[in-house]
Amino acid sequence: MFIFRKLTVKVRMMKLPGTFYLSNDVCDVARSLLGKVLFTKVSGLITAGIIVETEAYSYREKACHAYSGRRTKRTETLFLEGSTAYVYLCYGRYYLFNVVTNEKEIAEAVLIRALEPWKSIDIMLERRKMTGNHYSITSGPGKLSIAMGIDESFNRQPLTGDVVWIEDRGILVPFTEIVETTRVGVDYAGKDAELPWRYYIKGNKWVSRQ
DNA sequence: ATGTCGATTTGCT
DNA sequence: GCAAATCGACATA
Repeated sequence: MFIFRKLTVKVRMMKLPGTFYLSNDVCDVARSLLGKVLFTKVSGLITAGIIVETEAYSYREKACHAYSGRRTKRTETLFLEGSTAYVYLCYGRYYLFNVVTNEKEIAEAVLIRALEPWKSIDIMLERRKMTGNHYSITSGPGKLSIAMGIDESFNRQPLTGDVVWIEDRGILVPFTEIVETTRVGVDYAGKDAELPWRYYIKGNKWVSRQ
């Protein structure tokens, strides 16, 4: 009887609470998100993927859009409270999905770079205009946004809502299975490009590049 | 397998 | 004008 109650409570607590994202250690959040499951609900269709690759960004380093507190129409989202989605247009072509972390006014975020498809893979394939099942379906930040139906309307969405959220489904990623390396495409950041703030699950087939 | 290139909006000089 | 938290098409080997 008591055991059943506990299980029921656990099942209902799968969605990560807003407090998860309030951490003042963006790299810790980036590592913790590996193995968690990202969900979106678009036109009533729910798709989900296991997060297998992330990158951390902070106002304290040059690769971040909000470096040294720079505020523009685009970066304003980064100054919102942790647990907010930050989606921006990259190269005028792809939407990149991030989760804002830390408290309000402290601009930090985790870029979700790759997913392992987990639910409604058929819908993801359709959105990607792919026929056969293939590892490239969500193996990159631009690709996963297309597969998950993420566009500019996701910017500023609360991760505690029912449009986009992240759940803990009990998938454990031991830290010995986490690879820490440099971030992709941030050469413009000079010395900060060398920070080992990219994290991915060792050997996972959906990682954007090994 | 590896390299080059273009698409297309935002932001900085 | 130019570079950018990217991707896929196409070329060459």
